[in-house]
Amino acid sequence: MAADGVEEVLAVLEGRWKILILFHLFSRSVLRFSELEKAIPAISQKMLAQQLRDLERDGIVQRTVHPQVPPKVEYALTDIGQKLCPALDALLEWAALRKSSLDGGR
Amino acid sequence: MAADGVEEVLAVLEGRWKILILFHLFSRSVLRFSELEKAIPAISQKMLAQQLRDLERDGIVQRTVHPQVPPKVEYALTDIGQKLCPALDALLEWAALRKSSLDGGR
DNA sequence: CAGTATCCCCACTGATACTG
DNA sequence: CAGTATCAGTGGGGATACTG
Repeated sequence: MAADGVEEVLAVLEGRWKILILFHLFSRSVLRFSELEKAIPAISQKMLAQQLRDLERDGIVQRTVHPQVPPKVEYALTDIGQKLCPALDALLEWAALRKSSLDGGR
Repeated sequence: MAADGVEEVLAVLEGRWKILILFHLFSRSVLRFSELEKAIPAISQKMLAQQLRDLERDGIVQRTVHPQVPPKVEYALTDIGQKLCPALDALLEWAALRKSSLDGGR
């Protein structure tokens, strides 16, 4: 059954911030740690670092360290990460659909 | 920004079991409470009931009580719930893609 | 059959402080 | 700048028992 696939996706995308992080990487393509912090004000450094590590471990984001002082680290989607975009888009489309049906229905 | 949409989706689909439940309703169309229990052995009654209430409250699943003894309650996707299917499919496709790229890559 | 009601735990998350 | 270390709290979720 395809339920295995569901579990896979769930395991990889679970976590309060991952989809939000992916969304920002999706629309801006390359972001530094501090830029992600600014983009998602509610997230703590610890959580940002942790979720980025998870996403990196799962092969969804690419972490690039530029050997400089001060340090510069950039995050971008990997190839397979890019391919998540259509699915995230479908989710957003559905959200829009739902919102309009909610408004139209009253 | 479309980030609002992300938050919406997150709020509605959050919870360890919702997407799994939706997947089963998606493939079987109508299921009784006990059928969902069998389909998702790892879920507890409490969680199943709770997540179904959430999904019902958010207008994604339709709960139908048949006045009988013993009780019979059926769950199905609403109209807007049905429209989530393409997005879930995209997620599953991505999972398959990812799995094959993982296998092929070694 | 289809749920509630209770109790309880620990994993996720946050806040703060520190560092290469 | 880009993290790690440490401590502490909360509530999401599990186990069990009970009910219309």
